Amino acid sequence: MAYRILAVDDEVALQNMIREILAADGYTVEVAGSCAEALTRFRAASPDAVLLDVMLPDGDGFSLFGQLRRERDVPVLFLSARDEDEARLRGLGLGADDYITKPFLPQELRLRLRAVLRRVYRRGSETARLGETEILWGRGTVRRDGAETALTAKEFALLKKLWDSGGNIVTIDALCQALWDGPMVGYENTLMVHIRRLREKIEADPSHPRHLLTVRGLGYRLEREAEG
Amino acid sequence: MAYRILAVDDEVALQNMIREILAADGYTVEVAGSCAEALTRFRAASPDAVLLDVMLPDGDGFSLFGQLRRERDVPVLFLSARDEDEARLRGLGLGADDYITKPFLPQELRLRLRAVLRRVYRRGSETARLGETEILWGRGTVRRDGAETALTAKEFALLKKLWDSGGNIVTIDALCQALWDGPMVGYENTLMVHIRRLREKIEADPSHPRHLLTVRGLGYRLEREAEG
DNA sequence: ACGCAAAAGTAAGGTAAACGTAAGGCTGGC
DNA sequence: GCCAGCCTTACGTTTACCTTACTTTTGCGT
Repeated sequence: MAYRILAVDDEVALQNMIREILAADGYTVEVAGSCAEALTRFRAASPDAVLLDVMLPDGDGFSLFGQLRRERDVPVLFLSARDEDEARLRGLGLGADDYITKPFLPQELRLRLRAVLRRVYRRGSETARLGETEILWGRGTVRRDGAETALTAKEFALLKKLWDSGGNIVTIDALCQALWDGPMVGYENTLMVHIRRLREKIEADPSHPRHLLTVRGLGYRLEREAEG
Repeated sequence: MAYRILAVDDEVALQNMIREILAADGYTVEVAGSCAEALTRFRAASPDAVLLDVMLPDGDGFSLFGQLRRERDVPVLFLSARDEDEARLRGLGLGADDYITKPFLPQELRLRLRAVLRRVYRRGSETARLGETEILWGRGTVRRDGAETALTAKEFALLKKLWDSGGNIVTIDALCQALWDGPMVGYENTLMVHIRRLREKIEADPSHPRHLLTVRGLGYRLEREAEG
C-alpha cells in the first residue's frame, strides 16, 4: 500500500479531483502542472505510477512520457481530453499502460490505476515491514540495512505463522503444528533453536528481541512496530 | 513471443477478426464461443491471457471471469458491446486488466493486449538480460560472451516459467507442472537434471549459480541482477 | 523404414545446508 | 535461593539437492 502517484495536469480543478479520488484510496499524491515541474517531482518523489495529461503548457505528454521512461520503467496512464483514435493509439503505441479519455468517472480512474499497480507490483511488493527489517515473502528472504538474508524453510514457516496471527500470542503447540504438521511433542527445544535462528536474521540484537517476543508460559508473538 | 491467447466470443465474425489481428502479431489464438467451451479450452491450452466478451450464450462473462481467476491468476481483457458505465466498472472492479468497448480498432486491441502482457510477463522486448547473459526468446537461445547457445524445449520452458515468476520462488511442483503439464510426481530428479543443464548454459559457474538459485525446501528462483 | 544425433529420463553415489539434539547457562517468579 | 521456563552454543545427523555417467526416447534426414 501507500503507493506514490504523480499526477501531471495543468487544470487545477482536475488536479484537485484526482488528488481527492486517490487520497481516499490511501495513495500519496504528488501534483505537477507542467513538463518541467513533472520531471523535477518525478526525480524527487520517485512515484510508483504516473498519470499524464497529453496537453501541457510547455510541451506534450508524449515527449514527457519518453523522458520518464528513459529514466525508469515506471507505469504511466495517459489522461486526455482528445478522444481521437490517433492520440489514443499513439499513447498506447509508445508503451503506456493505459489511456483514459476525459471526462472520466472517478471510479474508472481508481479501478484502472489499481489494475495497473496490481500487475506491476504484485511481485516484488509482496513485502511486510517489521520495523527496520523487511520481509520479502515471494523470495523467502528478509532485508536489513540493504543486506538480504535468505530464510530456511522452517524459519519461513515460523515467521509466516507468527505474522498471520497478527500480533497475537501463538502457543508453542500451534507453532509446532505449523512447522511439523502433527502433534509434535518433544520438539519444544528444537522450536526454540529455530526461534533463535530466526531472531538472528530479523533482529538487530537477537538476545534482546524487539519483534519476535517471548511470552513466558504462553508462547511467542510478533510485534510489528518496535517502540523505543 | 508465442503467447497463447484465448478469445471468448460468440460472434463468428469477431472471432475471425481477433484471430487475424493477433495471429499477425505472432500470438497463438484459441477461440471459444461459450462459457462451457471456454473453460474446457482454458484448462487444455493454459493460455497466457484471455479476451472475454461479456455477453455469452450460456452465461455472462463476469461469472466466467470468476471461474477462470479461481483456477489461475490469468490476465483478462473484457470486450463488450455494452458501453454502459456500469458494466465497465463492474468488469474492472472484479479485477480485470482492461475493458475494451466494441467496436474497437484492431490496433487498439493489439496495443492494449501488448501493454498487459508486457507488465504481467515482464517481456517488453524480444530479449531479456540476466546479468551477463542475454535471453533471446524468439530464437530460443541464450548469448554469453558473444557465443549463442541453443536451449532445448524443456530448458526453454523452465527458463520461461522462472522468468515469468519475476524473481519469486517457484515450487518444484509448479515447475513440474510447467514442464509436463500434469501432476508429475516422481519427476523431481529429472527436473534437477534439467536445472543443471540450464545452469550450464546461463551461468558462468554452474556449480555456484548467481541467477538460477535454489531455495532449499521451497523451490527455485531466478535472480536477475547478480550481486557480488 | 532405417540410422543417427540430440534430447530427455534414470539411477546412484556424493555433499553440504538445514535440521535436530543435548547440555550447560541464564533469568524472572515465588 | 531455588525451581521452572527459556536461552544459547556446539556438535552430530539427516535429508534435500547436486552431479555424473549411462540408458532410453524422440525427432529428423536419407
